Amino acid sequence: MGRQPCCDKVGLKKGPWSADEDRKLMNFILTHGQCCWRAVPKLAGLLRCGKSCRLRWTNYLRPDLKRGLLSDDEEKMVIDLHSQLGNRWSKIASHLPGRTDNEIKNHWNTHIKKKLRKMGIDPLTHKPLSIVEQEEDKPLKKLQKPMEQTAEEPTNYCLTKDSNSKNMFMAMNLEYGVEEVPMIDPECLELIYNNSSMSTSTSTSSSSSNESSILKDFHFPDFDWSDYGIDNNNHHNNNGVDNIMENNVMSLWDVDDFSSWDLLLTDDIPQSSSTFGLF
DNA sequence: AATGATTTCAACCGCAGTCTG
DNA sequence: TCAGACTGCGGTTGAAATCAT
Repeated sequence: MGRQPCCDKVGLKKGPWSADEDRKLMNFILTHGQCCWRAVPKLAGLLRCGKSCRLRWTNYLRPDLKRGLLSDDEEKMVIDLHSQLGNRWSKIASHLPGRTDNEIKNHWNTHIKKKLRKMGIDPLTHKPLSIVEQEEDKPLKKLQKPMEQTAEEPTNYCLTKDSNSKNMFMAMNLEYGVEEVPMIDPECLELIYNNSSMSTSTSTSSSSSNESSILKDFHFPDFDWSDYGIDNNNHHNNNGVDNIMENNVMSLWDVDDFSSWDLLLTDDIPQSSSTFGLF
């Protein structure tokens, strides 16, 4: 049995959000906190599906978001993390406070990919393009082989690179093709970082030197879901609260909690959303 | 100025993972 | 164990903005 759609889509609005919709969603979440997204549009008076509300909030309305292009340091970090994690954008975004997975994904596809290619680096594998081209030939020949494969031949190959490259490998499975993007090659990273068009810094740390999220010192207000008519035994909500506390993710707010946030609601908020009734 | 091509990025879609009864 | 409900993730789309001619 297939899954039901996240919501009844009949009569629901799609496409870009209006300032009025933003205001309604913002007001609702700032007043009630994040609860079950499915219920949000109804309670907030929006003709949107819960998924759409969550996306809008997560990617554009959250007050802790940074706006604008990624800095050189952020870009370096994205490249570094991508070389280790591949296209796991949410994981990458978790290392960049104030940035969303969608934003990083878009930036990767529109800017970083091009930069890397210009520098002769394959954005998928983080290897020099010349090596990638050579390797692309090899597995292709191998891939044609299973038809005539003998019993002695293994079906799985682990292609290690030539002796000049130390840490890279590409795991190949003849049945399924490339399974894993290679691990980071420090030499490649050095090449990237030392390229004048990228930056002058050579920091390659992917560790969370940037752990100083703007949320780090935030203290969550005491919150009782029962005040909002929601049973604290409800598993989804309860888990939500647990996650909030465990992950230090701000989610349950009182409007007053924002009074000291300088960055709150600047004119940078996109799509004509620069003014909100609340403020 | 007009038009077509290209780029950007906000938003959508479908699937996977997780939790509960 | 399984189905249903829900959230989160990554890939993709398409409208708007920008660029080139």
